[in-house]
Amino acid sequence: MLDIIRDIGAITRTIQIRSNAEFRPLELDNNRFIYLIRVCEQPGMFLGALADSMQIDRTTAFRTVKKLVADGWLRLEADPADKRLRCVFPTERALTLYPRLHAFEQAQSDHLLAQLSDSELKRLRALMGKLQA
Amino acid sequence: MLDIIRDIGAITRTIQIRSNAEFRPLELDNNRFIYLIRVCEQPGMFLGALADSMQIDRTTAFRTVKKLVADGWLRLEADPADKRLRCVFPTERALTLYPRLHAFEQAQSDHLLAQLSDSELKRLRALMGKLQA
DNA sequence: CCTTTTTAATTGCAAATGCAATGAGTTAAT
DNA sequence: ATTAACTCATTGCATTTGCAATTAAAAAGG
Repeated sequence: MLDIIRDIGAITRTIQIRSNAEFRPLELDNNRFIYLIRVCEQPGMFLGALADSMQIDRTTAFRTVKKLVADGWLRLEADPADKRLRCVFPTERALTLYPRLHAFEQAQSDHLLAQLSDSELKRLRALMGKLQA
Repeated sequence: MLDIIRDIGAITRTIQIRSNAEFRPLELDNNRFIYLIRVCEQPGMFLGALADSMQIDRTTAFRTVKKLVADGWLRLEADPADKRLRCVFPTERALTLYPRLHAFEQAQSDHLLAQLSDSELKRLRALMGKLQA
């Protein structure tokens, strides 16, 4: 009965390994590519919210963002309303790379779902939506 | 269209965080509890196979098993047929703890799937089986 | 207001992580 | 039977990770 939860974990880890290998040449391994994708899609989140949205530890996210800023992928901006917050934005460089990141993620998704028909896909999507982590 | 692959990743990370917090008092965080579950269920695998079955880096698995042996949870045994292999077995201590590990995993699974009816569960299981990582 | 409680960001530190490299045993091929 | 190719375990090393603690800002309560 535990097959589902185990399958889910196995898929995640396999894709993670593949993605990190893919983006290592760009120094975007260690899940750093995930940060770029999120920030390009939703620019302006503050650090903690960004971390939470990825289910990643806030201190880990803090240091990773710091490195991505140093490497010219991200940019931080103070929030005018709340002095505690530091909002994260993509640089031009990140926006230029984004299509490639997105394409890779799409390819992983396509591969994962390759055996499903359109109706099966629809059904899976609906069922996944009912899960509660 | 990427919802499925992202949902899967989010679920995995959330459960991982919860599980590590749960087993930290036993020093079975950092995914060490996963090793115990696998070895109890399938004793005698050699180190590399165990690592591969969990989609975990072999060197990481090597060091983790080493620590679990030092802490009295696992036991290593040489393979009589192939001198390279070191097979992993649970100790009494691990076997005693196993029911609790299993119960926690089951509870996570139950919670995840709580909103699904029996037929939906059946369908999800079938669809997950068609996925190819 | 002033105090208490919450929420961010940040840092310290010890431990875990994972790629690359090494060495030893096994299999395949000539 | 010897060489070549492979697989496993292990170690080196630099980096990453994450819990715990600190500081600063904002919100809540009285």
